[in-house]
Order: sequence, then C-alpha cells, then structure tokens
Amino acid sequence: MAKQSLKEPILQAGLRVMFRKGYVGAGVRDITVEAGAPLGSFSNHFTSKEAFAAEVLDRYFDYVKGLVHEALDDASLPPRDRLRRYLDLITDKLAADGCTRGCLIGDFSLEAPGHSELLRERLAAIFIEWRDLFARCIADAQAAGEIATTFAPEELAEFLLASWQGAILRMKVERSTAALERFKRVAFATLFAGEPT
Amino acid sequence: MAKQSLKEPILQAGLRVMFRKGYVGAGVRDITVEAGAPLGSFSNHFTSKEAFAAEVLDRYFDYVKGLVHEALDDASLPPRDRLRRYLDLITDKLAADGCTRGCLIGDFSLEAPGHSELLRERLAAIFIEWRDLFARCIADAQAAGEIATTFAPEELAEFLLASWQGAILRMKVERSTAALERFKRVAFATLFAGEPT
DNA sequence: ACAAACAATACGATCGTACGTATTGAACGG
DNA sequence: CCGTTCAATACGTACGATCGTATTGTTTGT
Repeated sequence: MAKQSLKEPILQAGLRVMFRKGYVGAGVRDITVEAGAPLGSFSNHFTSKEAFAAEVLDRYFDYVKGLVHEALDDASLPPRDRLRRYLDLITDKLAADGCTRGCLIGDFSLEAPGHSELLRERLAAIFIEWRDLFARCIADAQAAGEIATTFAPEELAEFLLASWQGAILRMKVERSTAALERFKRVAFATLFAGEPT
Repeated sequence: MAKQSLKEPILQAGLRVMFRKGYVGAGVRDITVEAGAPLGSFSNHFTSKEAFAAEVLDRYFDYVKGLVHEALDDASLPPRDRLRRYLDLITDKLAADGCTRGCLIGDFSLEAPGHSELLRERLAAIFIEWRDLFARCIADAQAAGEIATTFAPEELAEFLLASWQGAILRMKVERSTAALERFKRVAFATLFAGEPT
C-alpha cells in the first residue's frame, strides 16, 4: 500500500455534489474540490465520470437498502405500519435537508437514460431489487388481511416506488414536504386500504 | 421589420434538444445547430440560456394544456373516463417516441431547482395551474358519484399529477410503457374508485 | 526498492455569452 | 413613384471559463 487512499472521500463528495447539481451538472473538479483531493486522484481511481457515477449510485442504493431493512424488518410492527414507517423515515431525512435534495436514484432516472446506457441498466436492476423488498412486506400485509389482495404485491410495490419518486420530485419544486405527506395520506387510504367489505 | 426571425425555429429546436439532453446537458450550440440557425441569433433573441429555457417551458405547458382540454373538456364522456382519456393520450405520445423522452415539466423539476430559482418558481406556478384543471374534472366525477369523496378534488389532482410523473420516470428507465399502464390500472381501481359501499 | 497513491499540470473540446458587422424591409420626403 | 434612411435582425466570430481526461513526476508505506 501507499499513502492513504482518497477514493472513499471522493465517492462521498460525489454523492453530495451530484445531489446538488445532478449527473451532468456535477463537474469532476467540483467533486474533487469538495473532497479536498487533487484532480489527478480522480483519474487514478476511476476510469470515467460515468463509471464513477455508477459506483456512487451503487453505494447510495446500499445505503437505501439499509433504511429499507431498518423499517421493513421491524417485527414489532404489523406489516402495513412498516411501510408507513419507511416513508416517514425518508420524509424526515428529506426534511432535514430543507427539501433541497431528493433521491439519487430518482435523480439519475431522469437524467441518465439520455446520457449513459450503463447507468440506465444499473437503475433498472436497482428498481427490481428495490421492488422485491417492498413486495415481500406487502405480501405479508395482504396475508394478514391489512391490504386488499386486488393487486399482486409486485404490482403494488412498483406503483408505490414510482409514485413516491414523483412525490419527491414535487417536494423539490415546492420546497415543502406537503407532497410527501399527501402521498402517505392518500396512498394509505386507497392503495393500501383493506379489503372492500 | 428585418429578415424573417429565427426565434421560433430556435424555440422549437430547444424543446427537442432539452427533451433529449436535459437543461444542463443541452448546449446552446446543440440547439442552434438543430434549428439550422447561427449561434449569434440565440444571443439576439434571448438574454440567457435560463431565460430561453423559461420560454421553452411556457410554450410546452401551453401545448400540454391543449392536450388537457382535448381530453377533459370532452362532454361526450363521463368525467372519470375523461381522466383516463388524458392518460391514454399521453401514453400514446410517449410510446411514439420509443419511451425515450418524458415530460419536460418533470425533467425540469429535477434539474431546475438546483440551477435556477426562476425556473423553479415557474414550475411551481405551472403545477398549480395544471392541478386546477384536473381538480375541476375530478370534482365533476365526484358530483356524478363516479369517484369517492373521501379526498378533496385538489388533493386527488395533486396526487395524480405527481404520481404520474413518477410513472414517466420509470418508463424512461425501463424503456417500456409498463409503468404507465400499471399506473392507470392501479389508480383507477383504488384512487379513482367509487364510494365504498 | 517497488508498487500504489498522491499531486500538478496540460490537453483539446465545449461551455455560455458578447460584440461588431452585414443585411433586410418598411417608412418617409420629394 | 422612387430613392434614401433607419431600426431591427441575422450572422460570424471570438472571448474566457470550464469540461472530462491524460500524463508525468513525487511521495509514501511495506
């Protein structure tokens, strides 16, 4: 080994800067300056900005998966409440940043398909994995009679994730959590309502 | 007057290019080349890229409003079917482009808040106007007993628009209309379901 | 000493913007 | 009815900054 690597700080700075400025808007220099690293270190550790972004995205998704498990694996709560718990958790985190940043996965979803086929494919894979995590919880809720079985768990999970991204998008424009709260209010009264009696 | 103005062609080219590459990604040169106009003409007609984008956005929203009225003012259809008609209309248009471009309003919602306060404010205003158009139709549907009155029309309209943007986002990643079709299927069975009996 | 990583600089391309000039069509005086 | 004038617009080009990337030492820890 040589000197202590700056790879990790650069990745973390990349996450922050890309949150602020998006994939295209985040310059490599912006990132290295934020990391307190020289520009050359970027070339050294990453073959391209695109490959770098893919790595940032993967790490971010790992972080998100941690939050998902934190909420959805909580056996002390009924399954339906675990879903709400997740959304509340995210709401708090987004509010803590003043509603200025959203979800990197959603951000990249809008930008990346036009710029990078690599990122687009990574995103597609992420959504599948993400959806399966939620589908399991939804299936449990359906089995417990908390949620109507009109739709398959995967179907509801896809709808939830996509629509939630839409709510986050609105949050950024309005600089308010109103869209997030509205999503929860409406979704849990309709989408995640019990069986029609 | 002098020579025929190239302002209009440049605006139309701007719409196309920004669809493909986003706000940051679309260079002024890309746009003028697409328009077959010299770069100087851009400076002449627009004070900045930001102001230009605002003008493109306004024109795009005018176009969208045309589609909204086309679907929502169709008195031959019951109100609830008009909503579906609108979503079908958009689905067809997005599918016609191979699911590569989405909605400029959604695209800008992601990028603009971090780059331009001007655009952010325009977007917020657009969403309000847009929502009111749908709220009226939803109110009619509620009055006709087609949609449950659990939520206010404005509330449902906001939810619809935000979630629909989320579905479009997914469409771009998956290059398929599956997310759009799923949205309609689920939303009309839950969100826009009749009164619980 | 030898990899690995830092560190500094430079490349060509492209970025958004600005400026000076050429060209145009309509208004106006005779 | 014609020629001059004038504002508006097109147009070509150039600026300084920044883009992503590459290259070349220099330092560091084992």
